[in-house]
Amino acid sequence: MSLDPMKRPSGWATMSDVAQAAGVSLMTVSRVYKNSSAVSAATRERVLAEGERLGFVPNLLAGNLASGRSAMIGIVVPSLRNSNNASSIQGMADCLRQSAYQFMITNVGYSLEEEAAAVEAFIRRRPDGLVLTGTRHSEETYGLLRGSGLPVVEVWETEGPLIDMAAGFRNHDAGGDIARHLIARGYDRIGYIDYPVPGLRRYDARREGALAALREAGLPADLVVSPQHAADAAEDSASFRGGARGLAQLLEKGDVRAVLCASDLLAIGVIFEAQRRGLGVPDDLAVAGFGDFEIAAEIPPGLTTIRTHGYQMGWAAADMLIARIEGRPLDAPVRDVGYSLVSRGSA
Amino acid sequence: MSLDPMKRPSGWATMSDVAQAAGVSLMTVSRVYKNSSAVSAATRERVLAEGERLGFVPNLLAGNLASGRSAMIGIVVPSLRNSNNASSIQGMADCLRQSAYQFMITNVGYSLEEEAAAVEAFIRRRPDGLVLTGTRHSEETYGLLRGSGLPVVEVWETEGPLIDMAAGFRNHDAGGDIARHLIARGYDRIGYIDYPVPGLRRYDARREGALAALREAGLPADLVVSPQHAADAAEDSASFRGGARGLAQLLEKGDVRAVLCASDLLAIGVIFEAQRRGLGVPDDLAVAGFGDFEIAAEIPPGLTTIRTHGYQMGWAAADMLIARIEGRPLDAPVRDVGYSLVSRGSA
DNA sequence: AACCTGGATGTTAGCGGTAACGTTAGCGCT
DNA sequence: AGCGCTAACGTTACCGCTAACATCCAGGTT
Repeated sequence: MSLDPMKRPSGWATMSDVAQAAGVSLMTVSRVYKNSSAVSAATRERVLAEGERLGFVPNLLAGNLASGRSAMIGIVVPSLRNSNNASSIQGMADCLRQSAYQFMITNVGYSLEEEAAAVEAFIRRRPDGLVLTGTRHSEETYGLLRGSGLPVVEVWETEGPLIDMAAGFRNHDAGGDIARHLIARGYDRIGYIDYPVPGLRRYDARREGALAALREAGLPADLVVSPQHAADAAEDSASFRGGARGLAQLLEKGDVRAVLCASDLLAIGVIFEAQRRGLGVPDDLAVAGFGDFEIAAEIPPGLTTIRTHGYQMGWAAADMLIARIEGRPLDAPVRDVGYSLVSRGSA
Repeated sequence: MSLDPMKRPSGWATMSDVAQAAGVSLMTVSRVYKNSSAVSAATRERVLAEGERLGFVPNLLAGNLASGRSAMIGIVVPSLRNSNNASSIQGMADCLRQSAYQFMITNVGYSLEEEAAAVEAFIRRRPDGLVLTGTRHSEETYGLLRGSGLPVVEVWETEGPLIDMAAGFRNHDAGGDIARHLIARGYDRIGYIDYPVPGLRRYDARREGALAALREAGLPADLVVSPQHAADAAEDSASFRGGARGLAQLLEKGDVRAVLCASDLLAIGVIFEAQRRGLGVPDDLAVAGFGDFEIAAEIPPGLTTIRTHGYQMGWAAADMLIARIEGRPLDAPVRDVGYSLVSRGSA
């Protein structure tokens, strides 16, 4: 055994070094750093002191390899730019930190192929669990997850077949509620500006919920636009600019007195475009969003919207994941964190 | 050697399993999955086929332990909610992906203690490099980094003593430029709404640059407020609401014709508050921001601001880190990605 | 005195890969 | 034929840690 830590390939002090310096066995050092209780206070002190002196930092790669647990989870999100899921990531981060887990995060746009690649890349590092966004995945992803047997939580949707667990809310109901809110206020010609990325269940559900409510009230349900623009990445259309374009498209389609948007960003864009066109909100045009981003409360006259509980959702997702990892029983594999309608000046 | 993969503790097929199935040695399988060239095409095919059949996914924990390299880097950011550094994260992510690196990310608020804890947590996983935000760190952090000998890039600031490398821009110059822009437009009583988190070099530099320009022009440089609010987390004050509060404070301080803000979020908040107070922008009040977030271009009448090149900065940071990790020579340890003044309707 | 107990510590055998070096066979060259 | 050379593969010795089991010893029981 090499006695000189400087001669080690890694350059790091190892548990052996600490053990030797403290005059105890390797295993005792391991116990100290794992906070295992079966070490006397005196020994623990001595080991920690020597560890500190040698600048010892435990190597989790080795520990994980030996123990088969990594205390790490992987998170797959569409985008890191989106402040929408930033809250949910924050919720996960806070919950995970509390339980001494770390996480890796990868953004995959809205591509199922990239998602599959990300999942495989994660699995190579043998995480203890995974969080995926949405409930639509490629066959390859399903195969990898099946093969891994890893705990998985899907977030933001509870619609669709689930892999394992999910945290989210009923997008269909939320879409219906916000539509009924406008209907109750007496608006009749109500348009809908959709999220410009096709095939996402949560946005489909929002739209269908809203349109169903319109139909039920005997109102036209065909004033729907999706402000996609060839020049932009799909994601860039899900934004202020997209909302502005959406309003323009809607006004071309015919007379519109109110606009429902699949996202607050779109709704804010609509308000800006209305300002530019000299339309008063809500007098000439009522606007409602989805998400209750910070700006919704701040922009005059206040944006009526659906508040999603992203932070709580993230926390719930992490909590379920940890419970499953640590073998604790789960009350239910799906956690509905709900939503709430926030009525402000815009509608 | 256990021949039954199902009996393995991990449940995963290993290289040995693949080697046995393909009738080659362990080392050949390793070479195939590392894309090492010294394997014949026929053998490679056979190994990959067997690997696929067995659902083999290489265990990087083991590989990293043996090789001493992890192909992973750690990123420390103040907040994940801030879309400001979301761009820079995206830049890093894209650059890292290209070079087959993964990253872990941790948010630490503006606490130097949490930062130190995050750095240690990263080091336990033996990353190949680290990215830190800002150039102010605790002694503990410095000690850990010195001991690790890891490549480190600091981002968003180039002011202050550097650990190793940095990517950012001259905040002092940018602050001066935006102030001079307002001065050139004839505004005299110019207020400054600061970032409500004390002790961050980049915001100090922005403010000092701006105030220096005001003094140089013989204008009052004491109309400075920091919209901190006891009820909020510091971070929550760095936002629309903070901007609204800042304008209120500024107007109490005296007559103000123009407002410089340390962040676009604050500036947008100022515009909203001006709207609520019936003040026209820019006729009654000119406003300038910092960051050029998407909303700056969309909000009427357009926000004059400093565009920071977050994405390029993130890319540059990752690029430098990888160069250092892979032993390629670096042209310079500090990369200045610059900034640009964007003049719109608000000032 | 012999026995049991249980907390504190040590020993052994891996976890699943990779680096470094060793071996083999086929080929061209003198 | 004998030699060296190289591509293609195999062997061995770890990387730094933990699970599982073994050991030791003080103190209480019977």
